[in-house]
Amino acid sequence: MSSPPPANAPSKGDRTRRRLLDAAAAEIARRGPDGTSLAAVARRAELKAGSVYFHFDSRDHLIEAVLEEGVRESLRILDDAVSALAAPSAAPERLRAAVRAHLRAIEELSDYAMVVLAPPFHTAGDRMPVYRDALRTYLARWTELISDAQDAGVLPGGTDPRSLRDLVLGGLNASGLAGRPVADTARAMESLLGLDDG
Amino acid sequence: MSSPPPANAPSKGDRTRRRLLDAAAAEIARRGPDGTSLAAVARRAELKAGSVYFHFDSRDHLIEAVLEEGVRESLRILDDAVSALAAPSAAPERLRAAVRAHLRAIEELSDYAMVVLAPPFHTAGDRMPVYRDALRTYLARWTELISDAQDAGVLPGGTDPRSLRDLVLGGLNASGLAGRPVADTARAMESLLGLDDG
Amino acid sequence: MSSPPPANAPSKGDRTRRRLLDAAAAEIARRGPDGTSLAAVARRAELKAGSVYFHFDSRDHLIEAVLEEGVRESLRILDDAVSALAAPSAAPERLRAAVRAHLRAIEELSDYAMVVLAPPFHTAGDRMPVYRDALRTYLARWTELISDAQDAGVLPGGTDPRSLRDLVLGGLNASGLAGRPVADTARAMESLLGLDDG
Amino acid sequence: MSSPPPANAPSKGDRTRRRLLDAAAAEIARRGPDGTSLAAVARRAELKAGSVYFHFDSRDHLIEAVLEEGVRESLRILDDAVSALAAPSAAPERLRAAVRAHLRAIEELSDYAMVVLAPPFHTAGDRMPVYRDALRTYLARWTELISDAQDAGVLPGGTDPRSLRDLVLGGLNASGLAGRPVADTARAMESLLGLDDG
DNA sequence: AATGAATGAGATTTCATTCAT
DNA sequence: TATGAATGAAATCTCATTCAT
Repeated sequence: MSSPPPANAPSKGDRTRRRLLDAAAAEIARRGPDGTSLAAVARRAELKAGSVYFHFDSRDHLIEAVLEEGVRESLRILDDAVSALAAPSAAPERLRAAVRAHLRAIEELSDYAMVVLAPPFHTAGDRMPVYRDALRTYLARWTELISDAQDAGVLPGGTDPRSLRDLVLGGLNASGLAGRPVADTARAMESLLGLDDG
Repeated sequence: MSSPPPANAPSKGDRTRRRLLDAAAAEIARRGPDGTSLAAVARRAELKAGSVYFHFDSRDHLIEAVLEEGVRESLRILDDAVSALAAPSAAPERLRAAVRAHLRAIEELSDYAMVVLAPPFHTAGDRMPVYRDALRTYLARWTELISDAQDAGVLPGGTDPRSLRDLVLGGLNASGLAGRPVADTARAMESLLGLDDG
Repeated sequence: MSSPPPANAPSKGDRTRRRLLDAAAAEIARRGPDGTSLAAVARRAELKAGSVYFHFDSRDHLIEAVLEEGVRESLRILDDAVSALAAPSAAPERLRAAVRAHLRAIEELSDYAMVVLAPPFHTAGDRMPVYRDALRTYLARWTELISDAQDAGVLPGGTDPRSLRDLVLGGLNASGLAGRPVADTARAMESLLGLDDG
Repeated sequence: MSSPPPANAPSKGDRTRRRLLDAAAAEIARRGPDGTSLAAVARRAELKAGSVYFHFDSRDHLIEAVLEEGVRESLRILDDAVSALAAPSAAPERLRAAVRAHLRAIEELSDYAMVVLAPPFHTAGDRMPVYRDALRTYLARWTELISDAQDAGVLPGGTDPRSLRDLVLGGLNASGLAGRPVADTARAMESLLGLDDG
């Protein structure tokens, strides 16, 4: 009757799962992980609350999946950007690429992006090891970039690179998530970091 | 029986109210406004949940009181610091004082401080006009400081001062709330802002 | 492709049905009729819950089938044992054969056996007429055996035979289902009933 | 306004708790532990389901409390009966007192009594340590009584006393819970145990 | 000023059942 | 024959709130 689906096409289940993740990301972006109810997610995904359990073990697993995907995708964007540079590239160049990649991630991932904010006040991470590990990886990558820039003399050397990293990422997140124009934010941050002259 | 309380001493009710605010601040800092339950706050304040209603109209009023107090105190610390400068003081000097005041607020207010993070994703602000207004005032003060520094040529001029403000406050918040040493954070931020040479 | 199945061989459907009955019996034995969920039965039978409906009309029908099969098989074992006696046989002899048959049923039927316990508290029977009728038949057979033994003077005469029957069956069930060695239980019961001297 | 309550009067909470235990006992007696829903218990106790949680931590805790109380009361009745005998009393005398006490417990405790049935199929005991321990105590008391009777030559000696105990208790439970007249059941059991000539 | 007790609304979760494939 | 996907009803549990004491 109906033509066969093309190979590799996402199954119905895959599509529903995606709808659920998107819906959850939207809710989390608006109400935070703790304020996100399954009912609201299900409604947004046009599903009954009980049906969610066919795709995820629990509300917490669904939320963790969203958070983890947010960081994982951010990491992918970051790594792609840095490795796209003509090797070998200097530390400042890599740092500038990273800044732009992070802002691009916030822009492209929209609802999924807020996770990288990692605000210390939702203890979510405690109960969500997969997310926590992904976040650690992402932060470690940044620490390295910052550290290299310090060694290259672009950033002040006497400071714990993690302090600098939090300063940079915290700033980008706040500005990006507040909806400031990305170009504006990027230019300002690059200026503060002394990267403007490319 | 008991000796009369000294004039101006906080009444028992005042003291309970304070305990509740502190308990709520601690819970909010750990679980976020949406994850904070009355029962948890009451337990921490060594009270029964029902008793909270003798002191606050509702859970939301209690939470709003905490958030508002956090911003109000931060504003007080900021204003005190800036007006303590020998007038007339230059824009960079004022900005440096503000940076240090903000970090001091995070340090002193501890649990109350996280509110200034104002992460865009808890819609808390929407339902809490008193808090929202206080936050606006605080942000406006910072916008002015940034704008003045731009006019003085210390900060890049072509950028929306609010983007810069979010960059700075977001960075300070992330670093401060992550528990980085304040001196470290202050030095790093001042270096980025080109304020180190006093 | 595949060689034709031998006549009378159970079809694939028959085998699945059997797996389901066994799985349900095991669950019922462990959790009781009310605590038995379709999902658990299906899992044990290595099937998906929905597939059960190809073999049974509903969860209740499946459970009733298990209960009914348990009593029906017990009845068969009882009748076989009694009719295997050299006719005409005396009442005590028949009673002893019945005791041993009942214990053998508990042993052989394992998970299916618990049904004869007929504990008054699972109202299961109410909604399961087929099971209820089978159970009545089984109990009636026992009442007759007891009554005959009373007439023969082996058991006290002034008592309602159903009281004695419950005493005997209840005892055998408790001991048998608790996993006491059948020989032990049989000897003890026969001793109490004054049947030892064969 | 209202006269003060007499000292030692049960508080409102005590009375509600009692109502809940009674309601749960009634439900358990009819549907078994696994078939007993909180909603049904609450309805029977004329309470809203949520209110149950003011008195018990969970459905399981409520059910365990009922089971435990059933065994504890049975034990009390048993111990009272045995220790009321003129000391020193012979083993058969004590056994007869125990039989009657057990039947009296079934009668008096009505809904609470079914617990001593300990049918192996509600794994309840596994998750309910308090109940399990109480049950063990009760069974141990009976094992001792049986063992003494064996030593005194009233009961067959070659058998594990626990087999005999299960035979006796299982029989009494089945008959008692089936609603047979207690006098009938008692007389029949005593006759089987050779205790009639007391 | 605070507690004990209860409610009602809603949250998460479970589960028997259906149906297209 | 069996699975994947979904539903709707009910179950357990949480929680803000109320009110008598």
